[in-house]
Amino acid sequence: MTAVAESEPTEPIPGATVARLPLYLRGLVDRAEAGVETVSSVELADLAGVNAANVRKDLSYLHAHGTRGVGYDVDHLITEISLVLGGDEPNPVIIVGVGNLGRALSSYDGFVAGGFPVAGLVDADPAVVGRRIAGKVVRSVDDLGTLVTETGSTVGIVATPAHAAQEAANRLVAAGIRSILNFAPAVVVVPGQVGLRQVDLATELQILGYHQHRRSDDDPIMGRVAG
Amino acid sequence: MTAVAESEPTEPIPGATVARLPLYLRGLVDRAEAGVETVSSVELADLAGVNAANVRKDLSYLHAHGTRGVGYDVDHLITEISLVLGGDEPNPVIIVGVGNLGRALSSYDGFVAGGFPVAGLVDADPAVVGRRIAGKVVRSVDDLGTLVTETGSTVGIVATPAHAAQEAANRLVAAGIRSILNFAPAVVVVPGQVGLRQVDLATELQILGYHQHRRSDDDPIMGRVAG
DNA sequence: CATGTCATGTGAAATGGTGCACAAGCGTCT
DNA sequence: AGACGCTTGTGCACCATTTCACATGACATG
Repeated sequence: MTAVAESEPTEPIPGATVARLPLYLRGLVDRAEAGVETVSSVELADLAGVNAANVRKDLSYLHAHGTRGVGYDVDHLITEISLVLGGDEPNPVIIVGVGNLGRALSSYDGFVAGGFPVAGLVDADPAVVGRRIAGKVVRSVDDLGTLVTETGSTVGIVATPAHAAQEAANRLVAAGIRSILNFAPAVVVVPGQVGLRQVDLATELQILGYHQHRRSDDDPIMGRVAG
Repeated sequence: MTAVAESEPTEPIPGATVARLPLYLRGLVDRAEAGVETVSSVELADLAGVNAANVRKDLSYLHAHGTRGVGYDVDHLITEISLVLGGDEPNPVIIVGVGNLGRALSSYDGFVAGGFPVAGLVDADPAVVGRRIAGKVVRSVDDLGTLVTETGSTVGIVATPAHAAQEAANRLVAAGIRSILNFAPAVVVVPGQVGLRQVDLATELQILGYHQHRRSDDDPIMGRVAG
């Protein structure tokens, strides 16, 4: 022992691996519901659409050991992955901006299933504040601080127009939020200790567009209906 | 000349670069609207939140040359990037599944702005077929083939529940769609010549959850309010 | 208990991506 | 014209990630 021993330094897991863990988790839960007890890395790989060796290496980072000749224990693996992702208890989220997207996200089942129940909605527009959406009353952005404290929320979702995204993020940070998921088509910056992920829906289509366009170039035959 | 010369073999652009192009495009459009004529790689890097050398290398793949000592021509660059992403004309998209998410996507402005206007909506539920959403009448999934032909759509968005995602994808492929953006929390498989991207909203939160959870472990002090 | 089959765990190579550092080129100003 | 400052374009080294290949170990069967 040379320096201080923090509570389990837990060597970091590669980002690429972390991004795949939710996929494994989803596949595992499926299998668990089907009553299966064990999965092999090959099955899991199929379920997640990745390489089997990749799965094994990923799981090795979790110290989630399997049994040679048998595979991985489904229930145990579910517990293990769940623990790594977001801890063992739910992380309530606050959604900022209840436009079309915000409303859809408010009632998105996958969030609560994934351990991220929607704990509150806020909007800057006084016209929608007070309205009830997905069983929750929309509060003013000015109430963010109290709302975060009341609900113990740690995650914020930005679903505002692009021009309001940075302001929304700022307010979330000021309210004590620890991680932000930004759906607005704008780059937002946050302090280093706050987690941030950007999801741009239009961007995804454009990326698809590149590959599609490219295929057309290479196969002029495919340009119209079919050969 | 050894082999056949396809119409511009266009050497492939690295995937990581393609994923950044939409970010550049967004920043460039902003600047264009602000009346700026040229941007430097450093500005663009700021706008997109990446490294400046990275920007230059990315743009070099497009053969979108800038002028040393000056920067890149904004309008020209916009044209160039737009061309690489999805060609020069709009790619109409069909949305399958008009639940909460499907409805939100139907009126998502970013799509049309990005060159992907929503050309049609379909759903499997007879109860919603015929209803008008975002100015469009919802058609039956059985009409997918005709709808795709009528509208000339090349891209499909799957916004169904997880259990219906693969079926939706199959039908889109059968209808002649060339690329699919899947929002359902399920892995779908498509023939090789069809483009596919998965966007899982809950997954994004879980990834954030890992990092947040991890920070808590390292900083027990931050566990509660603040040090 | 010996043997065969199966699946994990991992070293090491290959691939892909990032960022530094600098030469080369453009425009401007004197 | 010449010199200077700014910015591009890119070779190269570094880092992360993927994938292969195989030794290791577990279970089942006779």
